[in-house]
Amino acid sequence: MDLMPHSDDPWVKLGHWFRDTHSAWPWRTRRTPYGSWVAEVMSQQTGLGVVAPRWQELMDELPDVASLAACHDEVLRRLWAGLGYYARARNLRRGAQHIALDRHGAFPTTYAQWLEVPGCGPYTAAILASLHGQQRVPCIDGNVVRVVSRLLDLREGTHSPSGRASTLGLLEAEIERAQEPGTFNEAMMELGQRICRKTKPLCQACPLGQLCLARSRDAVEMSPPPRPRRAKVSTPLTLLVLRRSSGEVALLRRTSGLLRDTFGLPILSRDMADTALQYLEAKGARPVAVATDLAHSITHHVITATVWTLSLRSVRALQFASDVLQIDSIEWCPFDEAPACVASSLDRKALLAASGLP
DNA sequence: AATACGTGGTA
DNA sequence: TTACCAAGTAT
Repeated sequence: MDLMPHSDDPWVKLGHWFRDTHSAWPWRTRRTPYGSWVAEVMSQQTGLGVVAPRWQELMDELPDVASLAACHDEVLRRLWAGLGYYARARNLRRGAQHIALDRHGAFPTTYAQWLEVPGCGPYTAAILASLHGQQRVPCIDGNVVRVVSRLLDLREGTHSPSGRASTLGLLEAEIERAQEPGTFNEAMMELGQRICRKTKPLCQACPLGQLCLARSRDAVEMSPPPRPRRAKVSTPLTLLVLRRSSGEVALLRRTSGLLRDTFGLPILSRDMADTALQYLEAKGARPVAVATDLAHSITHHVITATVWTLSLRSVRALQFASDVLQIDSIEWCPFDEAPACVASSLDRKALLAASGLP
Protein backbone atom coordinates (compact mmCIF):
# COMPACT_ATOMS: atom_id res chain seq x y z
CA MET A 1 0.00 0.00 0.00
CA ASP A 2 1.51 3.24 -1.14
CA LEU A 3 0.55 6.06 1.16
CA MET A 4 2.78 8.60 -0.52
CA PRO A 5 0.64 11.44 -1.86
CA HIS A 6 3.13 12.29 -4.58
CA SER A 7 4.63 10.21 -7.29
CA ASP A 8 7.72 10.61 -9.40
CA ASP A 9 5.97 8.95 -12.32
CA PRO A 10 5.17 11.75 -14.75
CA TRP A 11 2.12 9.92 -16.06
CA VAL A 12 0.75 9.68 -12.55
CA LYS A 13 1.50 13.36 -12.15
CA LEU A 14 -0.47 14.03 -15.33
CA GLY A 15 -3.47 12.26 -13.84
CA HIS A 16 -3.23 14.28 -10.65
CA TRP A 17 -2.76 17.52 -12.57
CA PHE A 18 -5.91 16.85 -14.57
CA ARG A 19 -7.90 15.68 -11.58
CA ASP A 20 -6.99 18.80 -9.61
CA THR A 21 -7.01 21.54 -12.23
CA HIS A 22 -9.18 20.49 -15.16
CA SER A 23 -11.46 23.09 -16.71
CA ALA A 24 -15.09 23.08 -15.64
CA TRP A 25 -16.72 22.81 -19.07
CA PRO A 26 -20.48 22.40 -18.82
CA TRP A 27 -20.44 19.02 -20.58
CA ARG A 28 -18.26 17.72 -17.74
CA THR A 29 -20.74 18.48 -14.95
CA ARG A 30 -22.96 15.53 -15.83
CA ARG A 31 -21.48 13.22 -18.41
CA THR A 32 -23.84 11.48 -20.81
CA PRO A 33 -23.08 9.95 -24.19
CA TYR A 34 -25.46 12.44 -25.80
CA GLY A 35 -23.89 15.47 -24.14
CA SER A 36 -20.35 14.32 -24.84
CA TRP A 37 -21.11 13.53 -28.46
CA VAL A 38 -22.70 16.93 -29.13
CA ALA A 39 -19.81 18.66 -27.35
CA GLU A 40 -17.19 16.80 -29.37
CA VAL A 41 -18.80 17.49 -32.74
CA MET A 42 -19.34 21.13 -31.84
CA SER A 43 -15.72 21.41 -30.72
CA GLN A 44 -14.23 20.17 -33.99
CA GLN A 45 -11.94 22.99 -35.17
CA THR A 46 -13.68 25.37 -32.76
CA GLY A 47 -12.49 26.94 -29.52
CA LEU A 48 -14.06 25.52 -26.38
CA GLY A 49 -14.80 28.98 -25.03
CA VAL A 50 -16.97 29.62 -28.07
CA VAL A 51 -18.58 26.19 -27.84
CA ALA A 52 -19.59 26.20 -24.17
CA PRO A 53 -22.59 28.60 -24.33
CA ARG A 54 -23.73 27.19 -27.66
CA TRP A 55 -23.59 23.63 -26.30
CA GLN A 56 -25.79 24.68 -23.38
CA GLU A 57 -28.34 26.27 -25.71
CA LEU A 58 -28.53 23.16 -27.83
CA MET A 59 -28.87 20.87 -24.84
CA ASP A 60 -31.63 23.05 -23.37
CA GLU A 61 -33.60 23.06 -26.59
CA LEU A 62 -32.87 19.50 -27.75
CA PRO A 63 -32.28 17.60 -24.50
CA ASP A 64 -32.07 14.12 -25.99
CA VAL A 65 -31.10 12.32 -29.15
CA ALA A 66 -34.72 11.83 -30.21
CA SER A 67 -35.44 15.57 -30.17
CA LEU A 68 -32.29 16.24 -32.17
CA ALA A 69 -33.16 13.53 -34.68
CA ALA A 70 -36.60 15.10 -35.20
CA CYS A 71 -35.70 18.80 -35.05
CA HIS A 72 -36.70 21.11 -37.87
CA ASP A 73 -34.22 22.75 -40.21
CA GLU A 74 -34.88 26.19 -38.79
CA VAL A 75 -34.14 25.02 -35.26
CA LEU A 76 -30.88 23.42 -36.33
CA ARG A 77 -29.93 26.55 -38.30
CA ARG A 78 -30.54 28.80 -35.34
CA LEU A 79 -28.67 26.58 -32.91
CA TRP A 80 -25.66 26.31 -35.22
CA ALA A 81 -25.70 29.85 -36.65
CA GLY A 82 -22.26 31.44 -36.54
CA LEU A 83 -20.46 28.25 -35.54
CA GLY A 84 -19.16 27.52 -39.03
CA TYR A 85 -18.51 24.23 -40.80
CA TYR A 86 -22.23 23.78 -41.27
CA ALA A 87 -21.88 20.24 -42.60
CA ARG A 88 -21.24 19.36 -38.97
CA ALA A 89 -24.76 20.39 -38.02
CA ARG A 90 -26.31 18.35 -40.82
CA ASN A 91 -24.17 15.37 -39.90
CA LEU A 92 -25.05 15.80 -36.24
CA ARG A 93 -28.75 15.42 -37.00
CA ARG A 94 -28.04 12.53 -39.37
CA GLY A 95 -26.04 10.98 -36.55
CA ALA A 96 -28.96 11.44 -34.20
CA GLN A 97 -31.21 9.71 -36.69
CA HIS A 98 -28.72 6.87 -36.96
CA ILE A 99 -28.70 6.43 -33.19
CA ALA A 100 -32.41 7.01 -32.62
CA LEU A 101 -33.66 4.90 -35.52
CA ASP A 102 -31.03 2.43 -36.73
CA ARG A 103 -29.76 1.77 -33.20
CA HIS A 104 -33.15 2.21 -31.54
CA GLY A 105 -31.77 4.87 -29.22
CA ALA A 106 -28.80 2.87 -27.96
CA PHE A 107 -25.60 4.91 -28.11
CA PRO A 108 -22.48 3.27 -29.54
CA THR A 109 -19.94 1.99 -27.04
CA THR A 110 -17.06 0.86 -29.25
CA TYR A 111 -14.70 2.76 -31.51
CA ALA A 112 -16.04 0.94 -34.57
CA GLN A 113 -19.63 1.76 -33.67
CA TRP A 114 -18.90 5.45 -33.10
CA LEU A 115 -17.09 5.57 -36.45
CA GLU A 116 -20.35 4.62 -38.14
CA VAL A 117 -22.06 7.73 -36.81
CA PRO A 118 -22.12 10.49 -39.46
CA GLY A 119 -19.76 13.29 -38.47
CA CYS A 120 -17.66 11.05 -36.22
CA GLY A 121 -14.17 10.48 -37.58
CA PRO A 122 -11.14 8.84 -35.93
CA TYR A 123 -10.69 11.54 -33.30
CA THR A 124 -14.33 11.76 -32.21
CA ALA A 125 -14.86 8.01 -32.25
CA ALA A 126 -11.78 7.51 -30.07
CA ILE A 127 -12.62 10.08 -27.40
CA LEU A 128 -16.24 8.91 -27.14
CA ALA A 129 -15.36 5.22 -27.05
CA SER A 130 -12.84 5.93 -24.31
CA LEU A 131 -15.17 8.16 -22.28
CA HIS A 132 -18.32 6.11 -22.60
CA GLY A 133 -17.13 2.64 -23.57
CA GLN A 134 -13.94 2.41 -21.47
CA GLN A 135 -12.14 1.45 -24.65
CA ARG A 136 -8.38 1.96 -24.56
CA VAL A 137 -8.14 3.86 -27.83
CA PRO A 138 -6.06 7.04 -27.86
CA CYS A 139 -7.60 10.10 -29.46
CA ILE A 140 -5.29 12.23 -31.55
CA ASP A 141 -6.22 15.86 -32.02
CA GLY A 142 -4.06 18.90 -32.60
CA ASN A 143 -3.25 19.19 -28.91
CA VAL A 144 -2.14 15.58 -28.57
CA VAL A 145 -0.01 15.80 -31.69
CA ARG A 146 1.78 18.81 -30.20
CA VAL A 147 2.31 17.19 -26.79
CA VAL A 148 3.73 13.95 -28.17
CA SER A 149 5.79 15.70 -30.84
CA ARG A 150 7.54 17.59 -28.06
CA LEU A 151 7.87 14.64 -25.70
CA LEU A 152 9.68 12.74 -28.45
CA ASP A 153 11.15 15.85 -30.12
CA LEU A 154 9.64 14.90 -33.44
CA ARG A 155 10.58 17.90 -35.52
CA GLU A 156 8.34 16.64 -38.30
CA GLY A 157 5.37 16.09 -36.02
CA THR A 158 3.03 13.45 -37.37
CA HIS A 159 3.57 14.41 -40.99
CA SER A 160 5.92 11.50 -41.60
CA PRO A 161 4.94 7.83 -41.32
CA SER A 162 7.60 7.33 -38.65
CA GLY A 163 6.29 10.30 -36.68
CA ARG A 164 2.77 8.91 -36.83
CA ALA A 165 3.98 5.47 -35.78
CA SER A 166 5.98 6.67 -32.79
CA THR A 167 3.13 8.94 -31.68
CA LEU A 168 0.64 6.11 -31.82
CA GLY A 169 3.09 3.79 -30.10
CA LEU A 170 3.58 6.11 -27.15
CA LEU A 171 -0.14 6.80 -26.78
CA GLU A 172 -1.18 3.16 -27.02
CA ALA A 173 1.38 2.14 -24.42
CA GLU A 174 0.34 4.84 -21.96
CA ILE A 175 -3.41 4.46 -22.37
CA GLU A 176 -2.95 0.79 -21.46
CA ARG A 177 -1.34 1.83 -18.18
CA ALA A 178 -3.87 4.55 -17.42
CA GLN A 179 -6.57 4.03 -14.83
CA GLU A 180 -9.31 5.45 -17.05
CA PRO A 181 -8.76 5.75 -20.79
CA GLY A 182 -11.20 8.63 -21.17
CA THR A 183 -9.50 10.62 -18.46
CA PHE A 184 -6.13 9.92 -20.05
CA ASN A 185 -7.34 11.23 -23.40
CA GLU A 186 -8.88 14.34 -21.91
CA ALA A 187 -5.78 14.99 -19.81
CA MET A 188 -3.51 14.82 -22.85
CA MET A 189 -5.71 17.24 -24.77
CA GLU A 190 -6.04 19.68 -21.92
CA LEU A 191 -2.30 19.52 -21.28
CA GLY A 192 -1.79 20.60 -24.87
CA GLN A 193 -4.40 23.31 -24.57
CA ARG A 194 -3.31 24.91 -21.31
CA ILE A 195 0.35 23.99 -20.76
CA CYS A 196 1.97 22.63 -23.90
CA ARG A 197 0.70 25.56 -25.95
CA LYS A 198 1.83 26.28 -29.46
CA THR A 199 3.48 29.51 -28.41
CA LYS A 200 4.79 30.39 -24.97
CA PRO A 201 4.35 26.92 -23.50
CA LEU A 202 4.33 26.76 -19.69
CA CYS A 203 7.00 24.08 -19.38
CA GLN A 204 7.65 25.02 -15.77
CA ALA A 205 4.17 23.76 -14.88
CA CYS A 206 4.21 20.64 -17.03
CA PRO A 207 3.64 17.37 -15.18
CA LEU A 208 5.40 15.50 -18.00
CA GLY A 209 8.35 17.89 -18.02
CA GLN A 210 10.98 15.40 -16.89
CA LEU A 211 10.01 13.19 -19.84
CA CYS A 212 10.15 15.86 -22.49
CA LEU A 213 12.97 15.40 -24.97
CA ALA A 214 12.31 18.70 -26.74
CA ARG A 215 12.48 20.54 -23.43
CA SER A 216 15.75 18.92 -22.46
CA ARG A 217 17.12 20.05 -25.81
CA ASP A 218 15.65 23.52 -25.45
CA ALA A 219 13.74 22.94 -28.68
CA VAL A 220 10.15 22.96 -27.51
CA GLU A 221 8.96 25.54 -29.99
CA MET A 222 10.62 23.70 -32.88
CA SER A 223 7.95 21.01 -32.93
CA PRO A 224 5.58 20.28 -34.39
CA PRO A 225 6.29 22.23 -37.58
CA PRO A 226 3.75 24.88 -38.57
CA ARG A 227 1.42 23.55 -41.18
CA PRO A 228 1.86 25.07 -44.63
CA ARG A 229 -0.44 27.95 -45.44
CA ARG A 230 -2.74 27.88 -48.39
CA ALA A 231 -2.40 30.94 -50.58
CA LYS A 232 -5.26 33.35 -50.20
CA VAL A 233 -7.53 33.86 -53.18
CA SER A 234 -9.61 36.93 -53.84
CA THR A 235 -13.26 35.98 -54.22
CA PRO A 236 -15.69 38.66 -55.34
CA LEU A 237 -19.33 37.77 -54.70
CA THR A 238 -22.71 39.41 -55.01
CA LEU A 239 -25.50 38.87 -52.49
CA LEU A 240 -29.09 39.66 -53.36
CA VAL A 241 -31.59 41.04 -50.90
CA LEU A 242 -34.80 40.45 -52.82
CA ARG A 243 -37.74 42.06 -51.11
CA ARG A 244 -41.38 41.98 -51.95
CA SER A 245 -43.98 44.52 -51.02
CA SER A 246 -45.16 42.66 -47.96
CA GLY A 247 -41.74 43.37 -46.46
CA GLU A 248 -40.32 39.90 -46.75
CA VAL A 249 -36.92 38.85 -48.02
CA ALA A 250 -36.05 35.85 -50.19
CA LEU A 251 -34.01 33.10 -48.53
CA LEU A 252 -33.06 29.78 -50.06
CA ARG A 253 -30.85 26.76 -49.74
CA ARG A 254 -27.70 27.42 -51.72
CA THR A 255 -26.77 24.50 -53.92
CA SER A 256 -23.29 25.36 -55.15
CA GLY A 257 -20.13 27.24 -54.39
CA LEU A 258 -19.12 28.66 -51.05
CA LEU A 259 -21.65 28.06 -48.29
CA ARG A 260 -23.13 25.26 -50.38
CA ASP A 261 -25.99 23.50 -48.61
CA THR A 262 -26.57 26.36 -46.23
CA PHE A 263 -29.66 28.53 -45.94
CA GLY A 264 -29.44 32.23 -46.62
CA LEU A 265 -29.43 34.98 -49.24
CA PRO A 266 -28.91 34.21 -52.94
CA ILE A 267 -25.19 34.41 -53.72
CA LEU A 268 -24.05 35.01 -57.27
CA SER A 269 -20.66 35.16 -58.89
CA ARG A 270 -19.86 38.61 -60.23
CA ASP A 271 -20.45 37.51 -63.81
CA MET A 272 -23.82 35.99 -63.10
CA ALA A 273 -24.77 39.03 -61.06
CA ASP A 274 -24.14 41.48 -63.88
CA THR A 275 -26.37 39.54 -66.23
CA ALA A 276 -29.09 39.03 -63.70
CA LEU A 277 -29.18 42.64 -62.53
CA GLN A 278 -29.28 44.00 -66.09
CA TYR A 279 -32.19 41.77 -66.91
CA LEU A 280 -34.04 42.65 -63.72
CA GLU A 281 -33.63 46.34 -64.49
CA ALA A 282 -35.06 45.72 -67.92
CA LYS A 283 -38.07 44.19 -66.19
CA GLY A 284 -38.59 47.34 -64.19
CA ALA A 285 -36.79 46.44 -60.98
CA ARG A 286 -34.57 49.09 -59.41
CA PRO A 287 -31.55 47.45 -57.81
CA VAL A 288 -29.72 49.52 -55.22
CA ALA A 289 -26.20 48.68 -54.13
CA VAL A 290 -26.18 49.03 -50.35
CA ALA A 291 -22.64 47.74 -49.93
CA THR A 292 -19.84 47.39 -52.42
CA ASP A 293 -16.95 46.14 -50.34
CA LEU A 294 -18.34 43.96 -47.62
CA ALA A 295 -15.38 42.01 -46.20
CA HIS A 296 -15.59 38.39 -45.12
CA SER A 297 -13.23 35.42 -45.09
CA ILE A 298 -13.99 31.75 -45.52
CA THR A 299 -10.87 29.61 -45.09
CA HIS A 300 -8.49 30.90 -47.76
CA HIS A 301 -11.15 32.86 -49.66
CA VAL A 302 -10.90 36.59 -49.09
CA ILE A 303 -14.39 37.67 -50.01
CA THR A 304 -15.35 41.10 -51.18
CA ALA A 305 -19.11 41.18 -51.41
CA THR A 306 -21.43 43.55 -53.16
CA VAL A 307 -24.94 43.64 -51.74
CA TRP A 308 -27.87 44.66 -53.92
CA THR A 309 -31.37 45.20 -52.65
CA LEU A 310 -34.29 45.22 -54.98
CA SER A 311 -38.00 45.21 -54.54
CA LEU A 312 -39.85 42.84 -56.79
CA ARG A 313 -43.22 44.32 -57.55
CA SER A 314 -44.04 42.56 -60.77
CA VAL A 315 -44.85 38.93 -61.05
CA ARG A 316 -42.63 38.77 -64.12
CA ALA A 317 -39.62 40.08 -62.24
CA LEU A 318 -40.28 37.63 -59.48
CA GLN A 319 -40.54 34.78 -61.93
CA PHE A 320 -37.35 35.87 -63.62
CA ALA A 321 -35.53 36.01 -60.33
CA SER A 322 -36.52 32.44 -59.71
CA ASP A 323 -35.35 31.40 -63.15
CA VAL A 324 -32.01 33.17 -62.95
CA LEU A 325 -31.30 31.89 -59.50
CA GLN A 326 -32.07 28.40 -60.73
CA ILE A 327 -34.05 27.72 -57.65
CA ASP A 328 -37.61 26.81 -56.99
CA SER A 329 -37.33 26.92 -53.26
CA ILE A 330 -37.46 30.55 -52.18
CA GLU A 331 -38.79 30.97 -48.69
CA TRP A 332 -40.09 34.46 -48.02
CA CYS A 333 -39.03 35.51 -44.55
CA PRO A 334 -40.04 38.66 -42.64
CA PHE A 335 -37.05 40.96 -42.90
CA ASP A 336 -36.67 41.40 -39.17
CA GLU A 337 -36.60 37.67 -38.62
CA ALA A 338 -34.12 36.94 -41.40
CA PRO A 339 -30.91 37.44 -39.39
CA ALA A 340 -31.98 34.65 -37.06
CA CYS A 341 -32.83 32.33 -39.96
CA VAL A 342 -29.62 32.44 -41.96
CA ALA A 343 -26.61 30.27 -41.35
CA SER A 344 -23.63 32.42 -42.15
CA SER A 345 -22.25 35.60 -40.70
CA LEU A 346 -21.89 36.76 -44.29
CA ASP A 347 -25.68 36.71 -44.61
CA ARG A 348 -26.07 38.70 -41.43
CA LYS A 349 -23.55 41.30 -42.57
CA ALA A 350 -25.44 41.72 -45.84
CA LEU A 351 -28.80 41.97 -44.09
CA LEU A 352 -27.37 44.57 -41.75
CA ALA A 353 -26.15 46.61 -44.70
CA ALA A 354 -29.57 46.32 -46.34
CA SER A 355 -31.39 47.38 -43.19
CA GLY A 356 -29.56 50.71 -43.18
CA LEU A 357 -31.34 51.61 -46.38
CA PRO A 358 -33.45 54.77 -46.44
C1' DA B 1 -3.42 12.15 -50.57
C1' DA B 2 -4.92 16.58 -51.14
C1' DT B 3 -8.52 19.71 -50.78
C1' DA B 4 -12.77 22.01 -49.06
C1' DC B 5 -15.04 23.61 -45.41
C1' DG B 6 -16.48 29.05 -41.14
C1' DT B 7 -16.19 31.63 -37.53
C1' DG B 8 -15.14 34.34 -33.28
C1' DG B 9 -11.25 35.09 -30.49
C1' DT B 10 -6.74 36.91 -29.83
C1' DA B 11 -1.96 38.85 -30.25
C1' DT C 1 -5.19 46.12 -38.59
C1' DT C 2 -3.81 41.85 -40.25
C1' DA C 3 -2.77 37.23 -39.47
C1' DC C 4 -3.18 33.17 -37.18
C1' DC C 5 -5.60 29.77 -34.53
C1' DA C 6 -9.00 26.18 -32.57
C1' DA C 7 -11.01 18.86 -29.03
C1' DG C 8 -11.44 17.33 -37.58
C1' DT C 9 -14.44 15.12 -41.17
C1' DA C 10 -15.85 14.03 -45.80
C1' DT C 11 -14.73 13.30 -50.34
